[in-house]
Amino acid sequence: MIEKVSEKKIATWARFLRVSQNLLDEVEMALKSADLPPLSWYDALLELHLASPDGLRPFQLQERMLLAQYNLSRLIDRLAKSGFVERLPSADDGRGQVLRITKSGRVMLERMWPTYRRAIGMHFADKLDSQDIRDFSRILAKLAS
Amino acid sequence: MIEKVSEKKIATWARFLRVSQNLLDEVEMALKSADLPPLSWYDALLELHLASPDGLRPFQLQERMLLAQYNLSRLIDRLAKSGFVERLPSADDGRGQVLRITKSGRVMLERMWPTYRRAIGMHFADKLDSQDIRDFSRILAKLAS
DNA sequence: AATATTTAAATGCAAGTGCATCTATATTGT
DNA sequence: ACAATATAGATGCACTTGCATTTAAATATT
Repeated sequence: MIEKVSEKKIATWARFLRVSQNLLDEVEMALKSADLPPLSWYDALLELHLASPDGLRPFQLQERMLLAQYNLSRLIDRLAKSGFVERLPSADDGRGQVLRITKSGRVMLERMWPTYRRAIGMHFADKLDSQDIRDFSRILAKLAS
Repeated sequence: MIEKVSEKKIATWARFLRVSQNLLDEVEMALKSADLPPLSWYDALLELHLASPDGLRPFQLQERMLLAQYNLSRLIDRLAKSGFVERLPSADDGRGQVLRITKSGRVMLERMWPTYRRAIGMHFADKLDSQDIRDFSRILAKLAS
């Protein structure tokens, strides 16, 4: 019996791996098909939007995004080069900077959202009823703790 | 009301993204800490093990792994270079090959499993009871369809 | 105050991924 | 049988990611 439960859990894990990879791929493909930047750009811009008008230090953004330090550093490079983010020297820490989303960053955020939202709907939201969402939410909370 | 449900779904989606990325990171880190190859190697070797003794064509492995063709091609390169997989010419298709796990591939599979299993347990299985697993399984099935 | 340690962020280099294309064989249509 | 098309797999090039290290400023230690 113990064996059996364990096997069921492992099968669920395997299914989870496949489904989550597939969902991610679908979303990235949807963005790419619409000539939009990848999901990580959306995530970063959204966090910076939510942190307006103060902005965020890179290390704060890093925590929120679960990204390695060097990966964030380069993501910021690209966002800044595209003009979606501005880097200001930090007033209270000479090592650091403060990141702020720009006007055109906001425009991109809004431009990405309809495509992103449609992908979430098609591949996720529309497939689940509200009971599923309640259950899923509970499960994710357990997994996050 | 409709608005509210939608927001709930989007919040659940966001949580799902974070949790799944985090789980993946934890598993990869566990493997790396034990000086073991990445999860994709395990997945490929497991599929080839399950397909023993006949082996698999690369395109079949590709379907099972949801991997881009060129990525699989290079993954096979690495696995072959490490001696975990052998490439045999395909009898019935001159373009193709047949992949088979080697003895040392099986050894690696078994060497990876305890670490992988422990990570699954710690970050996934041990956090969910059997009702959770039933619910999760149902939800994943819906998402996969 | 001077020195050692820690933290924020960037970067050189190696490895992995995405994209487009290429080669070779197989299949289809005529 | 022959030409056109499709499929299996590899590969050159650009871009991204991982790892280790570096630079500079902040904090802790004595």
